[in-house]
Amino acid sequence: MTNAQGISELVINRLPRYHRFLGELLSEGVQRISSRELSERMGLTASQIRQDLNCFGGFGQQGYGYHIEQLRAEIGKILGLDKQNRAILIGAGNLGRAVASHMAFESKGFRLIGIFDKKEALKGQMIKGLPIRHIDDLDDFCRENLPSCAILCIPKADAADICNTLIGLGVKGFWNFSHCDLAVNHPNVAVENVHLGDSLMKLSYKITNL
Amino acid sequence: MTNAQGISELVINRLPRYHRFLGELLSEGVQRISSRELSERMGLTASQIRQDLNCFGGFGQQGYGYHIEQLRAEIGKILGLDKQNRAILIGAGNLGRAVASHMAFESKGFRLIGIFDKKEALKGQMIKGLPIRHIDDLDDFCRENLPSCAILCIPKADAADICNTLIGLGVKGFWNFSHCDLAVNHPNVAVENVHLGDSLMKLSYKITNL
DNA sequence: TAGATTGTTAATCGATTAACAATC
DNA sequence: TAGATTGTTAATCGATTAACAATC
Repeated sequence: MTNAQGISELVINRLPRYHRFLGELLSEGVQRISSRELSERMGLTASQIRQDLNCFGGFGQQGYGYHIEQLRAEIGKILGLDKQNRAILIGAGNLGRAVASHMAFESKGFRLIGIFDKKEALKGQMIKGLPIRHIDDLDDFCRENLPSCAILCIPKADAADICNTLIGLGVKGFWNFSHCDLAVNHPNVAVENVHLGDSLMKLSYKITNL
Repeated sequence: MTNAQGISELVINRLPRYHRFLGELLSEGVQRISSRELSERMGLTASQIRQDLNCFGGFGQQGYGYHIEQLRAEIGKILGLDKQNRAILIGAGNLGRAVASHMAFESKGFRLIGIFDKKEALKGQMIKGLPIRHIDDLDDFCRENLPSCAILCIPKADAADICNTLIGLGVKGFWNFSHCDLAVNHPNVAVENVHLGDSLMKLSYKITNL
């Protein structure tokens, strides 16, 4: 219920996973679940689940457990999935296309409203009902449409510049697929770095140490 | 030096980031760095860096700091980046293409040796010098070429089945882009789940709570 | 040698787990 | 009511930070 600050980042990291598992249970037709059952399914302890959830409020009922649909809705609210943050995509290469085409933005708090690329040749091509615009139109477009979020699928070399431009235009959140750590210093800007390369290196470590 | 087990996962998670920052320093022409300087650059404490590195060995030198090229090589060895794990890609949609085209596998311990899709129409099309094969050829291909790793860019509904098939064919590592948690139970298999959806939800939380 | 900075031990802090009274 | 399971407090465990002797 409360969106209290001071919540550990480790707890936040687990919320999307709770949300996902509860969605799966729901689509299996399950209506209620105890922290113990959920913990077995997710590979956690029941204690941890109860502690995590009680950071935000008492969503369960003694003797019964948790009402799945209701709990999922609460977690969704905490994550802000009921928002419709206007998002623009910068970079319409394979990765940008993949993200634009397959990511379910609407169920995750976002709405994709514009796509930009620096390649003249791509201009006008449609992706998910949106035309690719030239990067030179970015400024005008932002002043008119006030996106609050940008998805960066561009080379590392271009990322910092574009990021600063966009901050100047009022963008508050960045989903960054460039191979760099973005805006670590800016105070009122949220950044989520994806770093697929780091992920692959972690897999390499895991395989090496099986 | 030692590849000792019992290393905390939190330490492992930081290793790729160290590797990346050291690479950047190197390309800036810097040769040595102290834990304090590196900590300022990365937004960590110097203590943590020294503790992390000393899980694996004493890579520094008192009064001098760390030799960047040497330290980066050591971290690379710990991560297994000097390996050439044979990897196959399952699913040649936009995401699969993006990964195949733009990921620097060779510098991260992998070599892409095959690409598969269930769409007949894609058969024979080339990506990064490799022909897309039909999924029916997966079995034969694996018996001949013994890939140790598979990259799954397929719908969640297909992931568990393909994963089990591949485990039967000797695949030991999975880089999973499907929207599900894979093989949480299998003992001798390494899984790295990417979960872009979870990442986007985290961004939603961060924006909501700015 | 003196200065710098590591490797490492000790202290602190935070996160997870266990336990149990509250309560549906 | 009795049984089940939460919310919450206390105990444990692990990770981070601080401090400093070792040493280049």
